Amino acid sequence: MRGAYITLERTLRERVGPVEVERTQNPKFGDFTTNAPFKLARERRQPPPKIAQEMAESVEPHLKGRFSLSVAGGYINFRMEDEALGGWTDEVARGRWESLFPKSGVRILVEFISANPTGPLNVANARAGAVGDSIVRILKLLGYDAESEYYVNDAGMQIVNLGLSILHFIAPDKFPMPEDGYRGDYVRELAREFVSEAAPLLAKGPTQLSLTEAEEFGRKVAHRILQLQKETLRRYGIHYDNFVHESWIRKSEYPERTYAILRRMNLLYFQDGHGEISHEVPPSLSDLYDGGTYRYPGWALYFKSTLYGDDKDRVVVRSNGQPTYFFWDAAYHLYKLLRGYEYIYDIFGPDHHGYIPRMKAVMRAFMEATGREATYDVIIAGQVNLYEEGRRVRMSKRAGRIYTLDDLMDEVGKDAVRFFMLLRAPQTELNFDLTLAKKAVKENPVFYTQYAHARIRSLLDYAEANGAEPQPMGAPLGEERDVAALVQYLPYYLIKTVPLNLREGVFASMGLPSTSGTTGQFSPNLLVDYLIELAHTYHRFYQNNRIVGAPRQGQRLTLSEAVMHTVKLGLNALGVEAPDRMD
RNA sequence: GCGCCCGUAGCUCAGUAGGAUAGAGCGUCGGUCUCCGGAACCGAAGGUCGGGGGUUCAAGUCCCCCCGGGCGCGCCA
Repeated sequence: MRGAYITLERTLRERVGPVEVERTQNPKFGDFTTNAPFKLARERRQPPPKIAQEMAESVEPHLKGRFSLSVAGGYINFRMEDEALGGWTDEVARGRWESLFPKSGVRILVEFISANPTGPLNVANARAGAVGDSIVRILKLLGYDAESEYYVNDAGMQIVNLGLSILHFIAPDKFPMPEDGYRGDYVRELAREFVSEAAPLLAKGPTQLSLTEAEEFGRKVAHRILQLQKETLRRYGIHYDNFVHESWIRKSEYPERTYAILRRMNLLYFQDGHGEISHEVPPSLSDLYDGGTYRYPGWALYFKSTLYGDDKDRVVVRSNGQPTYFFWDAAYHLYKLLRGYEYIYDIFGPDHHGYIPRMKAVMRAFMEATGREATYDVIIAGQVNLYEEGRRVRMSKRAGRIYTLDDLMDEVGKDAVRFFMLLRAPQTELNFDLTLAKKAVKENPVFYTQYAHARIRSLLDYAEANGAEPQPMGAPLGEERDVAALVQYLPYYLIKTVPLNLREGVFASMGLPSTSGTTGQFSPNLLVDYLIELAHTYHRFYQNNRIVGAPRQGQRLTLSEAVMHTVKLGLNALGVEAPDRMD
């Protein structure tokens, strides 16, 4: 059972080709509409009304009994026939949204949050997490084989610093706090857990301690912090398919392969502090070193990312021989590419958009070199501002006032956090009203939407206790039609949530022609808006119409059930629960 | 200075390959309960879509310039 929208899309694509169908803005134009005749007018050298007329005639016989058509200027408007609408509603009421879209087998990887394992997850991570996880959930509903991934930066100087910070708190006199140390309360608390493990290092003292030893110790601490982060993630309702550790990437074959690819494509060169350039780059990464020492001190190794659209070339190995974060990240992305995904998405925080061009550059280089094609794109999760009692909650790391994701969930609950984080388009700035999120009133859209579900659950119990049973819908009457029609928009909004190329993929997986759209953004906020509207329409219907005891009680129970399933499916796609009661 | 995001009702925001009279929620004002959850519902007022040019049969949407706000511009991660 695929519902009205899919039926319509499918028929139009089969009969007249790939045209775009939209929900009408005004109900007087029917339920769905297309402006395809306008778009074809130039190419066909015919007036839009004429094209509309022809299209309508060719498609009408195939929609008989399900949609009535009307041509208005260059538009074709479609109205769901009431009997068909009733039939679709019956299906939904039986929970038949399950098989919405066929499995396409197309593999998609979405990486998100990937917070440094040096502290608790924060509010920005909460946004990226809500966006990333709901995108994965929605892609799965659309039939894609989507995976979520978390990259753990458990290597490098920050991990050394983490280890040294812990040592400092255990033995403040012996170990000074490093320059870029971690001072939060959580570090102080963690230090207590590591007292015995730190003993051998403490005995050595700061001067005898090697960088490697400090990093190894820091990694143990990082993995402990990761455990705590995973705890938070579970509470937040996010399940990851994969965790990939930077420490593993560093030891893997991918750094050498990255180097080899970039070198083979002539994308590497040395530059010293005076701007001298040398293109004599040794054949392998390990050739840069002799034992443990760098053979080109004073010379940094650059990647010609400008050849792929970046605004400057990027250092991959510093003049002291240390590869940069970017280099390891490139190696990690090579690993992603070689795993064979057709779409690879990264979700970055708002402070990382300057990083996008170089990632896209290196990915393009990889694709050229390996012949593997994938769509790589970055989604920015915008900044979050917290407000309480109308005032901005200032977060300052220095003052120790960091608002963690756990704090947020303690404050307003997991469902409210997730819902509010998805209220706006991913890349935009978001104002999070803590006071509102806590309220159990209609002004709070989470409660409002969940309440629709709980209200129906309660109604169905009442109906059962009073011997009222659902009946086939038939043709919906009066306000019933508004509700039934809105239920049918679910697939439309699910598809609207993903970029155009992925929408096309959904149609392609149904064997339908593609328009090869390539632009567009992920917009789970559209699904959020839809659910609020559906809840609103149902609340109105419920308010104005008696259900149990009314002449059409059986039909109205069916309609209510259909709404219940739809709200639940939608909320779950956002990672939000659909509770049976609101107490 | 350069780059990215943003500017739409008093507030927070939709408007996604340009398309029908620019929508919603909150707030404000005024209403609704003999009844299944009032944690709800209905109605009204409220707009030069930051400003100016341009492209188009058609611009909130595309292009150029300007104004305002946020973020980013390391051999940090």
